[in-house]
Amino acid sequence: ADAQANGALALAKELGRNPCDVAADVVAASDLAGVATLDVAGPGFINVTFADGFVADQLAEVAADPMLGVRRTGQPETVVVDYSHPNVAKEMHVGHLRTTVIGDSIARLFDFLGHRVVRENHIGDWGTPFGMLIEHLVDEGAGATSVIVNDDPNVFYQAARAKFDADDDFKERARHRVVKLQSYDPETIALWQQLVDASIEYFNTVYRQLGVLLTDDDLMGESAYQPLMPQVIERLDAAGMLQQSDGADVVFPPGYTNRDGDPLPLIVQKGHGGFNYATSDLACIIDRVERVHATLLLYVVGAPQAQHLAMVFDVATAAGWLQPPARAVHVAFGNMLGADRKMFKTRSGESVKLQALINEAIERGTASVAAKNPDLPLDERARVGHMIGIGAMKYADLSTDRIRDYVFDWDRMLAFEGNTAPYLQYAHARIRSIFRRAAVDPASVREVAPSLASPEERQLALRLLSFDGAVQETAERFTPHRLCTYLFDLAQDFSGFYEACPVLKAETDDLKRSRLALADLTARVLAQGLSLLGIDAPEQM
RNA sequence: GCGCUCGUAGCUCAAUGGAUAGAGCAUCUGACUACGGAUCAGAAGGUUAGGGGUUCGAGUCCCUUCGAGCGCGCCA
Repeated sequence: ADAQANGALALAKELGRNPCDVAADVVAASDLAGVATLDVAGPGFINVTFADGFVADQLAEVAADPMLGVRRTGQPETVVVDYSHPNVAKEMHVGHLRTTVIGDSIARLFDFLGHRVVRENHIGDWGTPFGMLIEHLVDEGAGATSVIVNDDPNVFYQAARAKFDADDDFKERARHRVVKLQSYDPETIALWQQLVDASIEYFNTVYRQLGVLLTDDDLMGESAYQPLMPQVIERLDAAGMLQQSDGADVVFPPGYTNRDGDPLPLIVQKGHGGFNYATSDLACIIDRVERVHATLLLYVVGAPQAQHLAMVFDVATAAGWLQPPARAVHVAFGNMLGADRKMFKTRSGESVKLQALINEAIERGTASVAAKNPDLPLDERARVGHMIGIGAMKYADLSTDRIRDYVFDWDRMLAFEGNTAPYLQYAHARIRSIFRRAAVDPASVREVAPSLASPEERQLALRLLSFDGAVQETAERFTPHRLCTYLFDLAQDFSGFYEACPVLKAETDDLKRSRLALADLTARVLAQGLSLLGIDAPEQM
């Protein structure tokens, strides 16, 4: 009906007729006759009221569908989702939270929609800092990597940095070490591997606690693209795009200027011959298009990198590496802010460690469960507390338009009122509780065609039917907050239904089974929706 | 200086160019000794930062002013 209304609008413009009249004509010719009544409420706007029987039939179809009504439209694509990208021998901080959480949700969503999803964790495992890191490891001995895994990776990094800055002899060793690394000297590579392995172990503990999908199979660090780097330069040169500027090899994509209004270059080979992140980003595109055969390249990277990525995409397009149907999208996001609306920092002004944030989320989630449901066994309390704390933190990140900065506030995200994960989780747990209490197997009511006599039942039913729309919209624009808004609306509609329509005390057995069916479908949509966000839905809490 | 993003109710946020700009929190008023009250119903709260333009129609698109944040040659 929406499409018809829009079509009528376009048609009206073309014909130079009143959109309202054209819309009325289109409605008259509509194939919805019999299942819906339509009335034209104004230019481009049509009210659609579906017959109850039609809604109930649709609902029964959705209930029987493993996809819960979500359509897999269009050709399946290969989608690369580039997210998380922490650095070796450095801690993960709040800056890594958003890319990890948003990227993971988008990966889950595209997988659900039937696409081939290739997660890529582009870790920072190469470059000049590794000279000093490796020399520091040589000085400290092999056991030194344990600090990276168990304690604070930055301690290691900062110690290396301090020596590098203070000790010229060390600095010289570090420089030599970089050269050895770049020539793949076996002893140096072995040392480098120790650092990488320790860091990966550390990343994995974080990922496990956060409940994200990333595994070792998804690692595609900068080191992996080194062999491709010379090829990037050669191919740019062959395409006649390469220029010299201040001793560096650069490309000037049109439309970018620097401070002085001069053309802004993308530097692909530094004056001293080394490659930089632009080179590696270009190598990534080549690899993803030509080896992985991806058609959609998603970069879940902070908004400040917009210009850099735009330049990289432009150059890759001009070089012919990024051609339709393949395209790259910068899935940009804003900053996390503290309660003072300034950048989220510790009191002393340092960036907050992601591990500290995770610990606090779990603590607060567990405390919350303990307060609300003291009868829950201790191990269950810990399990559910984890789901609630981490879920709350992830949901807070996902539930606002990602491009905007958002205010990080523990009390608000853990509140059981409002647009929060606990509110959604509660709605789910409450439904499961009904079935436990009634000792009814949810599967036994999935064939029931629900009655929609009351406005609350009807409203809930219509909301359940629009799950597909919410999911499609979320995927089209890479905006998880759309799905969050939908789930919140659904939970609210359920609460209204639950208040007005007794389930277990329904007047007749048929009505009871009908309402159980509605409740069960609601729970499944909630759980599925939360799962697409990477959030668990506990059975009780 | 140039460029990008953002500015919506007291607060936190929604809203394909479409109806009277919607929720939640906080505030106020009610309901049911509760199928889990972690509830529901209602009230109040708006010149969508200001101004101009395009359009049948603008929070949304264009121009401009103001405010906030970020980026702008060899870090990633």
